[in-house]
Amino acid sequence: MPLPKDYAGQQCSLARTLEIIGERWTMLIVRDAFFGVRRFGDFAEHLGIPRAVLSERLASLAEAGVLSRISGAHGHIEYALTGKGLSLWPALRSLVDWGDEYYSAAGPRRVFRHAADDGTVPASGICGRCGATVPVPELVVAPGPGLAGQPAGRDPVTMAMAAPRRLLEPIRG
Amino acid sequence: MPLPKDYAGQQCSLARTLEIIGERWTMLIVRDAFFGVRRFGDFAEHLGIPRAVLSERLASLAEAGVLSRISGAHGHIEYALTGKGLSLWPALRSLVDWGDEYYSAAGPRRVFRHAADDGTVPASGICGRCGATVPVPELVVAPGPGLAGQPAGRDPVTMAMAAPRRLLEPIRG
DNA sequence: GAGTGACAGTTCAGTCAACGAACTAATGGC
DNA sequence: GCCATTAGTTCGTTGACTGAACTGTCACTC
Repeated sequence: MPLPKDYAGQQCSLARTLEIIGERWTMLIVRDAFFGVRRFGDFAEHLGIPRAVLSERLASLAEAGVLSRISGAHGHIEYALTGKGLSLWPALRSLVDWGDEYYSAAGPRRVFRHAADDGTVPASGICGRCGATVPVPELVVAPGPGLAGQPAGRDPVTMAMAAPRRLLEPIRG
Repeated sequence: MPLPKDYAGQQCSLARTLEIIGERWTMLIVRDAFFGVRRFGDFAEHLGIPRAVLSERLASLAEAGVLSRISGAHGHIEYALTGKGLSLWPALRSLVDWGDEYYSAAGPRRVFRHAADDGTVPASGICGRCGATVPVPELVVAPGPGLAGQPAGRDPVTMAMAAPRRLLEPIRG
């Protein structure tokens, strides 16, 4: 039961959650997975994370059932979110919103819309136009006003994220 | 701008958020602050965190404006959540719910109710009885079905949390 | 106004994880 | 067979966490 970096003796479910996704880099890996990143090299290049650490984190997430290893199109291994991983979305979205509110004076760095009607979707997940609760695959992430002037990378993930795209849709066709 | 443990070059607000509250122990400290913990010794004893780390984390959180240092009743220093800290509640609540869902087979370890009418309050913050959006100080946290059989500590914080109590209400009168 | 106790940190040596660069293994295409 | 791409592993260095002991400060008491 105790994971490598545990919080021993805590009664709260927050401690259990953090044992799974609370280590350095792990939440950013999960976020990238929502954005459609699926391959080892793309995670590594986009995040700038040491490859040894990435390897260890992906193995942990797969063992925890947050990601699943699948065989990709060209014989490459790919990592995709499981249902358990998908249900992390509300927490991730709330954390992003907090950062946008307090550390992005020009507005959100990314905005989320309902693919069906282009209505904006706040953290509650309820489309501002049609009022429906939007499931994750129906969300479109697009650059927001706070993104201008940010130092942009040239890696495939950053390039792909410069245009609106559905969550979970693989970065590489 | 770059914090001691930064995520350099990230465009996403999640990375900024994690620079503030993403280090080991930090979120548990914030959670305890929501539960009414205000004093150095109570944090240290309840969390089992090395005192040097706690000292560093409290200083970081205060500098970031998540906690404020105030002079307590008996000349002791106390740490209380600021408005910026309070707005972390939706994210914290979502993380707790995820842990309850996947790592607490007997049900939630803690439940949250509306102080005014005792209605249950889910992560959305909307009271199940009256339909109002419940502000954090109006929330009551009580032991849930998943807490039974957990190894319980004898420290003042654990003892206080064994009965229903309002969030933010100081553990010590 | 010296003594006592509670409290908030600091210091320090040992341990463990992160970092960055270089290297290895496996696969597919030509 | 040969080369390019990709997914990791290895390894020496650096830095952070850990646990225990120590220091300083304040309020209260006699």
